Amino acid sequence: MIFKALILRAKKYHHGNLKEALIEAGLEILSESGLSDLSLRTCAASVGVSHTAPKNHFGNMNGLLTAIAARGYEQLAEHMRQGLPENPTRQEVRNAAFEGYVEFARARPALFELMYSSGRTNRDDPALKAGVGACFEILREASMDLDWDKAGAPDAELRAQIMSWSLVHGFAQLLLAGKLDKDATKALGVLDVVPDFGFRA
Amino acid sequence: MIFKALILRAKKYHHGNLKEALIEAGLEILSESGLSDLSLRTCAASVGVSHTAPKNHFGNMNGLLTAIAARGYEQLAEHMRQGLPENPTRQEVRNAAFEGYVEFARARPALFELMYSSGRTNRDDPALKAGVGACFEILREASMDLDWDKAGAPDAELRAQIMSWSLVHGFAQLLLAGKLDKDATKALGVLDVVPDFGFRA
DNA sequence: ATCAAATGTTTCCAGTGTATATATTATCTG
DNA sequence: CAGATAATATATACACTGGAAACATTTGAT
Repeated sequence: MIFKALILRAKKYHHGNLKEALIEAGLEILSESGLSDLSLRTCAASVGVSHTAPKNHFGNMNGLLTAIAARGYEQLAEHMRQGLPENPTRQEVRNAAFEGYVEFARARPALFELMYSSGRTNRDDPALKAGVGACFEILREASMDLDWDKAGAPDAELRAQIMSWSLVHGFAQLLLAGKLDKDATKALGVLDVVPDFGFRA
Repeated sequence: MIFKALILRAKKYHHGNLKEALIEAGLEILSESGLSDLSLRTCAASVGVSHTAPKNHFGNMNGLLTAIAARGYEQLAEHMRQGLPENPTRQEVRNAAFEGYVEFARARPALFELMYSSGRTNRDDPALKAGVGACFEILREASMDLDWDKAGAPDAELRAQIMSWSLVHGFAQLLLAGKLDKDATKALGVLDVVPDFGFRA
């Protein structure tokens, strides 16, 4: 059946850009539907390819999810830097990072959940680690001059950084999980809950 | 075949305590294996019942997972109050709550992940809400005299409470997700990252 | 005693990820 | 250019999953 493809549809046997197409299909499924609707088969089908084709590029489902999550971290990093002026002050960097973080979680909850789920992705993947590193670096800058009541301690900077990430991430996830009463928190903006206390610059 | 059961095993047709048994089986599977090994069928099999039996008690998978998560919140609340002296000071309450929270997450990561996952459980379930409420109440007590740099503001107490939960929860989840470098954080205990700054009692 | 409700089983179905064998195309080597 | 080889995609089969439907057994109320 050499001419089958030509006769029926002129569809190429090789996609040409399948790896990238699958990642984008996955991101779209996460945006349009949800994490439970993201499968090898739905991804493959939405690209028009058999459900075993992804194996060549990602090995298995874990590999595909890891690649999608890695892309998610890149987008999160962009989001945390969005709308910054030319030469931003440290506080502007911080506010943009915190607001962007929570905004991203609200705008793309399924992707956010995938990014921080434990078993679904391979935490040792280089691309994933690079994406996480980019976000962590932004938070490092953002919290560099935070003090958090233990000034001068040897680990003060690392401590402020971990606290920043913990605080903003915990807030985002409690929001997504519906643990925060809407009425009780609607009066509090992100920057009310993730404030600049201890700021000493 | 009326006597089939009697002849073969004397196994009763009705379990007698299936609902509770399924929840405990689920908790054990989460402890021994992981979230991906928890299914209707594995739960049912480990209790010695057909895989459609749970439907009578929980409706569907979502219902079973919700019941398991609710039990998880009860256990978390217990854990946060563990080892408290007779008349604990507020700071003792706070330290126990924070340490217990992170300790629980490390000891039972799969259950913790289920409890805070978005789509797997029914967040409107009364039992689940009761469990969440118990934990929230402990955190409320624990953070009552925290100030967090906005003393006197109308929402100061609620704010401190949400910050406490966000901070300790974010820290726990970043730990579980492997986002915190072990070498960098091993010097920092939980109470170094979730400290008592702003304490004014 | 009888009848209805509660509780379990059996069977079937659509959907999932993955392993294996095979088909097609691209690329490298002579 | 020719032919081998690697890369890429398909087809098929399998063991799982949750759920629907029909049926069996037991309990409990009247």
